[in-house]
Amino acid sequence: MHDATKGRKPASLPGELAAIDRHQSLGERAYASLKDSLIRGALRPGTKLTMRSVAQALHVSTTPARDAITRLIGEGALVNLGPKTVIVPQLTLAALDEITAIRLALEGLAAQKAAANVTPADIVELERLQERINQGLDESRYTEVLDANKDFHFLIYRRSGMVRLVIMIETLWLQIGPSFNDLYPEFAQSRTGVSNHMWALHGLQDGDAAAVRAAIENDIRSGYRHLSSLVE
Amino acid sequence: MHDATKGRKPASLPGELAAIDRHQSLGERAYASLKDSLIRGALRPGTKLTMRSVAQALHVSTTPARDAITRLIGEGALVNLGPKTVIVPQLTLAALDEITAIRLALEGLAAQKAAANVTPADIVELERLQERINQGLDESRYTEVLDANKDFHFLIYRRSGMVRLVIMIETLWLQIGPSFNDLYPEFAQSRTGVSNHMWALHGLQDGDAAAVRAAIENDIRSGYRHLSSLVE
DNA sequence: TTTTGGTATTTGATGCAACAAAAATCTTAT
DNA sequence: ATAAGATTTTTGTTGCATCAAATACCAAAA
Repeated sequence: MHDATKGRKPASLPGELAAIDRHQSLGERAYASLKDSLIRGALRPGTKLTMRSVAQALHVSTTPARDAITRLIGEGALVNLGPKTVIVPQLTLAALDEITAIRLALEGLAAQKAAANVTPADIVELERLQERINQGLDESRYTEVLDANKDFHFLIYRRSGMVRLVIMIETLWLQIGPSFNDLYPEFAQSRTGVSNHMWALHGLQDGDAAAVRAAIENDIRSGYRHLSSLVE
Repeated sequence: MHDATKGRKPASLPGELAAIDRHQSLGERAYASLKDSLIRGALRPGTKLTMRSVAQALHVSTTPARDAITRLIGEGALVNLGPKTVIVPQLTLAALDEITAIRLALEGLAAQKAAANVTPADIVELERLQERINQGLDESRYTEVLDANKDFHFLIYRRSGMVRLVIMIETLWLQIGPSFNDLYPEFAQSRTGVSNHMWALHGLQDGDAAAVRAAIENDIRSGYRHLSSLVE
């Protein structure tokens, strides 16, 4: 007859009902899918995207594909090479410089704020992620390293409690993601990232906001050095 | 907004051609129009937007209207109250806190970077804008004040030379814009903003990056105090 | 009056077709 | 060969119809 989960909520209810999973439109799913591919580096710089090809790849019509592409262009994750040509942008040194400066400001802020909110459970999870990174490094499984590294950073950032901030950081990663792939192999050798992560971890445990911020900033600068040598 | 060169360039050309005005799709124009209304405070918090109503108001079909609304939701300038209800969001204190923290980081960075790039012509333009602000304050023309204030800030930010940074700052202003309208009258009385602007101007003239940053940060904090008392 | 339940209307999502414009391809002249 | 021109193909844009779902409305009951 009628479902309890639809319509406006009753006047009172003994307990809080579980939130219904958000209705996700095809456009939103297409966006999330493309975004994920981009941030993971599945789409290399220079790759050309057309609405029809994306639509076909995602088994949807052009409308949701258009939604996703338009949105990604707005975020700078895709660029118009011509009026009818969108590609995954090649990272230039100027762009990297700018993105790094913003990353230092934003991720530094997030890291700093996170220090007051991390729980022991978070620390455990971060240590687990670091372990995944170490193993991935040992076994040369760079995709795994990249994934775990991303999770490590964003777990911290999410603990800042600042939703908007995390989203903005995500758009930044979106822009360097495609070039990250070319980064590894060599980067793996020098495990500079590892010690930065350890410092961050210790700062988090001590509730030392400044230390956490410094560690993350170091990590970002370290990544910059490697990426910049790759861009020239 | 985007790059100006379109098409492939001929084999050789004596000089750089003037940029052709970029083909702007209806969707993009709808987006720009809505964005402008939002940032200017023409749309009050709580205003409900439907694709059909926006389409009708802008004399286009639902497709460009949809583009604009979807994009604005993605940027946080509009929110889904329900699955089929989008409104101009009411600014909460938590949101204001977060946005202010990010503004301090981002606008502070932009102001700081701008110090090295401003030209004497920029200074003149900034003084002219400040004059417009003062006059608007005298004559209680708050719309004028808001506009000139925005132009004052963004002229500085643009001189940071960081395109992405300016765009991100814009999305921040987009979120507080609708509530700015309610701010004035009272805010106009205490002209705290004026002295901050003067400090920024002097810092810009002296090339004192730290001073410029401090002035802008002060301005942001000052705005925060007034806005927060309004939100409760 | 306030709340509930049912009905009617409006809404966003989606696919699709037509069209003008751009990109790619092929041709020809130098 | 190379570059310019002509062609064919592909592309984004836009409007619109359809449909399930959400919202607004209204009447009846408490």
